[in-house]
Amino acid sequence: MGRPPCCDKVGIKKGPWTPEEDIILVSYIQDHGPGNWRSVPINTGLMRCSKSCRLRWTNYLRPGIKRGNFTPHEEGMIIHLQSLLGNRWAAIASYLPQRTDNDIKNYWNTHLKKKLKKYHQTTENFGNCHDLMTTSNSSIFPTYSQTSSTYASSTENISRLLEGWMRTSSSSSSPKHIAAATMDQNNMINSGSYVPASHGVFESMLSFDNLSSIAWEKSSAESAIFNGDSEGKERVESHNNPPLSMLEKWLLDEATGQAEEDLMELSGGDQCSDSVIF
DNA sequence: AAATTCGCCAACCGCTCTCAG
DNA sequence: GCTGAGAGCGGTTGGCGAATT
Repeated sequence: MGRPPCCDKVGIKKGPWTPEEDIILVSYIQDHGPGNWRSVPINTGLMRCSKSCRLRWTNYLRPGIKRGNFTPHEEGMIIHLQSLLGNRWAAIASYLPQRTDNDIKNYWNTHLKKKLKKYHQTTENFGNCHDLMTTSNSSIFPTYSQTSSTYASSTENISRLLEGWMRTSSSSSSPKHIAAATMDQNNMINSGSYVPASHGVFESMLSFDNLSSIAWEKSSAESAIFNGDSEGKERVESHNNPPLSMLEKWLLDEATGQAEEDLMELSGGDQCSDSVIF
């Protein structure tokens, strides 16, 4: 009641975000934290609607986002979760904290869907999902390399741009410095220098042969809280009081191969579940 | 080398849910 | 309890680069 409309359609800018807009948005969120998206375009002067700001932050600027190559384990996890949860990308993304729902959705639609379809066609006479799952890190699911060179697809570029902005900026107390520092910190994760891709957190997390990966996730989530990430707070809280739901237990069982058996049970013992049949 | 087609992905659209008034 | 705005989610699309002809 009495609230102004969500966003004024007149004068709203659309299309790809520019580095300057990213800097403004990151700086603002560093100061005020995420949330209350309606106030973001008002207070920053960004000619973007609040939804666009939230999307940009959630999918690209948020700390801890990993972009590029999906590991075979990540692929397998997405397949598992999609078969269980359907196209609930946000729910699936909650089990892959470094990936956004949009990223997972795109990857599913562009890669995994086709591969599953192809696989299903070649195995429909004699194969089953069990084979699919157990070979998810073999040649059936090669690691894809994403080589996009566009600005928006590279957080490294964002970091560099911020650094460049820093050099050209004369104000030492500007929030831009805070933003740049944070982006630099994020970049350590995103670029793989902190968590090498070949020994990424997901490999270790999924294999569960090293509990340090859990500690890493907790520390990253705590870092996220420092950066105002409410999702990170949720993750920390879940670690402090871990809810071992059926699904989580199932995921934990994956390394022992129990997951595949459970999946078969959950999907009614049929071949592939409906959500992976096209 | 130029034209055309294909594939990927960032971002928008519209719907639903939640919550404040 | 009703209404309407904000937030979140999933589906879809437009633009761009890569691949092919």
